[in-house]
Amino acid sequence: MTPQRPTMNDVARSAGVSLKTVSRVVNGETTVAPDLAARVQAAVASLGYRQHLGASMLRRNDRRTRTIGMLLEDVSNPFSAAVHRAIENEARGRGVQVLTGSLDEDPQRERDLAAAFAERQTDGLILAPTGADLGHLAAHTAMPVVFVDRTPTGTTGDTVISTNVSGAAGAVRHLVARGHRRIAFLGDHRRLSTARDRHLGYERALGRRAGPVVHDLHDPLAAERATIALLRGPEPPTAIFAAQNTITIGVVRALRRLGRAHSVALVGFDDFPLADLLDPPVTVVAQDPARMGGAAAEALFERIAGYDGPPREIRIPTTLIPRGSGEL
Amino acid sequence: MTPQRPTMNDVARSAGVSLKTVSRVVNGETTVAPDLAARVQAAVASLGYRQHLGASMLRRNDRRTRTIGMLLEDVSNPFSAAVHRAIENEARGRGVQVLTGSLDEDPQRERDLAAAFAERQTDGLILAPTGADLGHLAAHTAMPVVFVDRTPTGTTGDTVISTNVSGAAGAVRHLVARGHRRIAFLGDHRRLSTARDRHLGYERALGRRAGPVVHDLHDPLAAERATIALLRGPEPPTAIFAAQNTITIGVVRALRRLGRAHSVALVGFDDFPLADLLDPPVTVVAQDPARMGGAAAEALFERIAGYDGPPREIRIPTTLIPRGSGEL
DNA sequence: GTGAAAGCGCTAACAT
DNA sequence: ATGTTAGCGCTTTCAC
Repeated sequence: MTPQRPTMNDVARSAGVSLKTVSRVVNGETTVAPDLAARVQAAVASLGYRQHLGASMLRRNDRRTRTIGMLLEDVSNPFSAAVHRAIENEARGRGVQVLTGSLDEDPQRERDLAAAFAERQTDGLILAPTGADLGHLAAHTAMPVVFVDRTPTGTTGDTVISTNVSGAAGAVRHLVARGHRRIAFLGDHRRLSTARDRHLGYERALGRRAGPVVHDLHDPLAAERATIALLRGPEPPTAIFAAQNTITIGVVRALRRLGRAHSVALVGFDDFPLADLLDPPVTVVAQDPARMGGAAAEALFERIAGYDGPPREIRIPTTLIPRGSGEL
Repeated sequence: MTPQRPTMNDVARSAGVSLKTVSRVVNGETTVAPDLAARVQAAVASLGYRQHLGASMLRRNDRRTRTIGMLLEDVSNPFSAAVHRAIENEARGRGVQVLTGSLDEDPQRERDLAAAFAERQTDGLILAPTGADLGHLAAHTAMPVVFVDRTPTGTTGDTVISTNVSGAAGAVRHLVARGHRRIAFLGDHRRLSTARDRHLGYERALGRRAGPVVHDLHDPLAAERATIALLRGPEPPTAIFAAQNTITIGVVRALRRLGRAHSVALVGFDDFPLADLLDPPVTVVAQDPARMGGAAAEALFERIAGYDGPPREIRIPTTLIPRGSGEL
């Protein structure tokens, strides 16, 4: 015996008008006589009527749910969380809500969640791809997709990425200019375009003089172990370029443990909170996740509005922030 | 001339069966002859058919959208982000998606977003209240609400909170046990139940000997300024209890600037990433945001499933983590 | 300016 | 086991 939520019909009966008149008032059409409109408003207020957006969109011509989907690596990591917030900010002004999901680098979840969003008729999707083939997205023709942080595999679309190659090259050149010759690269899964691009920048900066390279690190612990192994190895590097923020943190922990924080230089890709309060403060190539999320959302809303040009690549510049660890 | 998304009718025609048979197959009912089912599956696959969840829920008896809403202070702050992730994890196993929003302490946004979610027929809502009156939630009778992090004003419901009073009291007693007698309290907006409760714990631990108290700080900068003012004041505290993580960070910055990081003790409420890598490492009363989010989601899904008991208060214990700054 | 009828894509209830 | 009819809450179309 729950009190049923009132429908337009209830409002119409209560106001003594036709259903259609209520619909007109609720949708702000101006072709309703003022007195009728007032009666309808009163009935809406007294019954606590709220439009049923699902039913409305079902019949409507534009078929918009005013909802978009967002799939990132992990909503709880600072980079993803900042992107998320920026997307929300763009959506807010448009009265659009955001469905979110974390992929944890799992292509299966990527497929399932994209499908779950499509079943819910989200107007569009912003996706940080896991690196797996995205051919399955073609099934959801009504849902434009914009990629963020990483370039897609097996499909195309507007893509918002950092200037990974030049940013990484700049970081490494910064170390070279400080006299370092043996500079290690610690990187994320090679499957990811970000890891590949940052490695490419590293190689461009060093050429044949490239130092030890460790790939496929993905959490601080793995990075910490890799760092320790490198520094205890036969030809220890004098500087380290960490291609991702979780890796940077692992390297910091390792240098601390070995008491080498002030003797081995470090530059990390992607800034992180409190990097300036560590000892030494950590030099980073900062990305601009807020701008990335904002640009991705803007591009998506253009697509939703019907823009039909060729796929665009939007490159967000990175900034080297020298704080100390890279200037030893 | 977009290729229209196929409907059940298209599938039925293509498979040579009735619409209802397709519905049965799609919904996994077992009362369909194997050969017909196979034909339907084939047609579904070849047309790329996907169920329209909105239309389905409109007609269905249970009227579930398999979507919940989540409104936190700011999805990009680490505490909210961890709660978010835990909620997502609970939802994931149930095939439920999560709509998210940031309130920025704005009661207007709280009202608007709750209404926007209700219009979208979310099955329930998890809310970290801004502190304003929540009487408006009564309008959305079909949407159960569970509160997280803060207790609600003007309404009741299941609430998941940290043991704020005892956690704060424990932190302050920890400082007292180290010999501190002049202990300052730096807190968030008094409107918030968390700020009030932590202040209460502080007072319980100190009684009449309570030190200087500063309320209504909300960002690191305000906390930094307040700390500097206190330490330059007539009777500077020997220890500081920071009642929130953004405040803690502001205090750390202030102590650094004044060169007092090793002479003024600090305990913060709520842990934060890299607290252990600062100098000195920051002693905190850690909350368990993951457990809070998980408990809130569990409670909500029980309500959605029809549980109708009285409002529950679920208290998640805090843990004092001595790292150095509180043991000077 | 207002309303009646049709129907969006789907499932419930009731046949057969 | 399969199909038919009605209708969820709403907007469209078209008549008045």
